[in-house]
Amino acid sequence: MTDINFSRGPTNPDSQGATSPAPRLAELRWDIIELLFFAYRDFVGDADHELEAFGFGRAHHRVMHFVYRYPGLKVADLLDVLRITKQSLGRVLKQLLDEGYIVQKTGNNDRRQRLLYATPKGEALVAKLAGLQTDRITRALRDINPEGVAAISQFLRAMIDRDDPDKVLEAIFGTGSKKPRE
Amino acid sequence: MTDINFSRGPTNPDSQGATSPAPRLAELRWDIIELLFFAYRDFVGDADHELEAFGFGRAHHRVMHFVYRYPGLKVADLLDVLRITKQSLGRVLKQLLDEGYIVQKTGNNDRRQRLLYATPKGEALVAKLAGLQTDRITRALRDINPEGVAAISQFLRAMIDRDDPDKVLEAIFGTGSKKPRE
DNA sequence: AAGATATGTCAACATGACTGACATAAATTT
DNA sequence: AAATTTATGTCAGTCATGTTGACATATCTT
Repeated sequence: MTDINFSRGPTNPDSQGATSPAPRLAELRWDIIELLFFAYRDFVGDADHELEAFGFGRAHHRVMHFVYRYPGLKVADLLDVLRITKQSLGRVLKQLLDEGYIVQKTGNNDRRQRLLYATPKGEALVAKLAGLQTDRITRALRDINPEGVAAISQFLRAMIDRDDPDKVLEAIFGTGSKKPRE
Repeated sequence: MTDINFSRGPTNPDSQGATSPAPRLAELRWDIIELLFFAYRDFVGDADHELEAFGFGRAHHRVMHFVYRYPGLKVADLLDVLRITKQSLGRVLKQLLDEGYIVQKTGNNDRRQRLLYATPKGEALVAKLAGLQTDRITRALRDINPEGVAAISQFLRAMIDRDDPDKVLEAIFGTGSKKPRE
């Protein structure tokens, strides 16, 4: 049936790269690279299935998530966090507004701003999706002690770029280095 | 300037959900959910930038990666791993074949099969991308002790679905439970 | 009053998914 | 040997989500 050569690792990689730059094949972290790929694939897969029932995609989930988690988020903030263009955001945001998952409120100080808030309907969706993902996370953390959990958190944080952090990342990392007091 | 309400967490979420199912908002792992989002975004971002120089996208990277790592992978295996349709795979695979990053060899036992192998050119690309990602991983693991690293590995493994594992996952997890001896 | 900023929108396009239908060669079953 | 199944490839059309560029409007700042 599956009579394929499935010995792990490339067949003698160093001997084949006749013209390749031979870049430190030994110390590459293939293990973590692949684990991250599969873990993230299944992690987002949980939400993907549920989203189909709503006629939404991942893009809608991301918007709903951050609007729910950071109430009063401005459109510009959302663009920073998601790193997409306003045209892309506009499409999904319009749908979420039209279908009553999100509401806009004009900014108090700056009336140009549209502050975004999740409606109860939106909250329910976000909570449902986060519940599925939390189930997976809780399962995965079950047999890991507090020190291990701390290491996981530290690792994930250290994987994130800290240059030019957006408002959400500032909140997550508690960047108190902007406007120290004043 | 940014005079937005940025207090963490939704404003009293339980009081707003008049009609929502109020699903255990307390114990949701928002922290890990968001860390995974940002960590994965920046993790794949490393490769994305480099891929632009080659005129390739993420799809090409995934194919190259697994073909390099598991030499002699069949097309069908690749479809299982990537969980895409053969039409989608066909497009990127054709490009990679045409441009000399991958070669096909007819299966020895089953001449219908096309076994896939990375060329030196393909190996160089994969190694370059894996190098970038390894740099980030190594940096993130720098201050974590061996027990912590073990916990991270255990966590990522436990995040992955084990029902119906593909050939790559079997290799990663060393599933010796199929055809125990016989 | 002039300029900058925050947001929205129209139009065109690219990538990478998808479905459905169909073709070919080779293996397997009857 | 013939029929069926399997592994792969391909054509054609669609969808979701990203992109660029141009432009409009309201509002804040200078």
